[in-house]
Amino acid sequence: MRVSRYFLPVLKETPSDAQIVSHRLMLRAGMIRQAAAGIYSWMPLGLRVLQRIEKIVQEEQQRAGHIPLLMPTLQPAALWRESGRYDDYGEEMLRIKDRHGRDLLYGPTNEELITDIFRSHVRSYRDLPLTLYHVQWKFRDEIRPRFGVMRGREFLMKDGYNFDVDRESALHAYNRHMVSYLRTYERMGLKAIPMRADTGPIGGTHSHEFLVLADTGESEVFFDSAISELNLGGRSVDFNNWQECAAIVDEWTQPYARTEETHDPRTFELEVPEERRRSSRGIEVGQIFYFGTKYSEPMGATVAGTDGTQVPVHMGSHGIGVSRLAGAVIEACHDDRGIIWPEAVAPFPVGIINLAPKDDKTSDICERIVRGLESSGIEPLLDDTDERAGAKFATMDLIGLPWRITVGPRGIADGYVELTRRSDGETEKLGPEQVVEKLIDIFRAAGLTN
RNA sequence: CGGGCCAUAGCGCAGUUAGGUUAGCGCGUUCGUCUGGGGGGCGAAAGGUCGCGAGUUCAAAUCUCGCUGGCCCGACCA
Repeated sequence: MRVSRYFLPVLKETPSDAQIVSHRLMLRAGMIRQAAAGIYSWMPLGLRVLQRIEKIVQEEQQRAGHIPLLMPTLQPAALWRESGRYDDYGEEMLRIKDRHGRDLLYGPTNEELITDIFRSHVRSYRDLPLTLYHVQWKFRDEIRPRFGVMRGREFLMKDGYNFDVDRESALHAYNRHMVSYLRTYERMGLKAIPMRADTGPIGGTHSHEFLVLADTGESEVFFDSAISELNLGGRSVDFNNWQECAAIVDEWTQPYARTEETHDPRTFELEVPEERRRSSRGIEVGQIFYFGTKYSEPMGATVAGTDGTQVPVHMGSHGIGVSRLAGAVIEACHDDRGIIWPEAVAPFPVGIINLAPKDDKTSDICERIVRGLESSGIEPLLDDTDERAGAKFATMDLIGLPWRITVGPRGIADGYVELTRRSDGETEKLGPEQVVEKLIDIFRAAGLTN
């Protein structure tokens, strides 16, 4: 993509409405534009990030054996009356009437719809286990939306629902989700810690929230520093293996890690040596629940068990805040010049700065680099505009692409271009062919190209 | 939902306390020119129903009332 033909409305000054760093940077980098309080348009650069995050979420869900579908944003009130939540949910639910006066609502979540789908099509324990999920826009009419996409009213969320024949298999589904969530966040370049959490209005007996540590997080969290050392690395996981999933869950839930709602200072001091006790702010980027038969019983979601009698299914639900993650990544990865995207979610993997677009030789080298990268499936963003060099550098730093290639007459005269890593500014001089080869190697090693 | 505050050019702001000719400034935009490796210099230009509606007044961006939208703190929340 060429900057001259792209739509990248960056701002030099910080809009006064934005308070936290991710909101400021998303506005300045031209990723989002507010349409109303807590409601945003996703501009081209922001959409690319959102889509890359969603793609990782989708791939990891499917790797764990979960089945995608797509439920609507508008839902009939009747189903919510059936579960009793139409009245319970309160003002946060956006209620709408259609032209016939029928009550609709803009879905804040989908337990009722999914349970309705399940009960009308699944009859036997033989159809289980089943986990259905979708990635869909939700609306919660927050009293006070803030922090940009981190706490918007409209937000994109992956929500999934597991149906199992009994408690044990539903708990395996719980474990399976925890492992797949750990993989999901790790692939995005994030450290997200599962913390024992309150089950809140969704109810149930088990729940963990996943928190990304960041100063601007909305919750206070307490944890054993040992948990931040853990990572899955490239470990391959058999998601059908109950013991294997349970072992990983044990590993990650043994160290103390709780949000303020469930935090118990005495246990904390008893279990965790003083030098490993940590407290921090955290951004919640996902939550998993096991709630048994809470919805299946009142809504009649039953299957025929092995002995032929009808039993209510055991369920759980699981969510990942896809749009919120775009903000959370920035909170975790930025400096005073702008965003520093992890390679896995960057809107473009590489930015190329042409310092002399009017110089044929320089432009020619840029074109060759672009073609070289594109032939390996790497799409760079080429700044071919007539801006000042300083402005181009500043914009490139702001939008935070992981790698920058600087092409100018000065270097070309000596046969090199410069490759700079955004995260630490490390720069090396390479020939135009070498820079392409080197990047291809890097992205291949990271599994981001073929 | 309690408390506080804001709305003037695309963005950031001044002007409102004490009403008074043609509403300014910086950045951005357009044109010209010099420049050309970290948001450059010079010169010119375009761009405003001062959020909307009533009212007070000889006169309203400025005072009063109502409305709409937005922000911050708290409670709440993926």
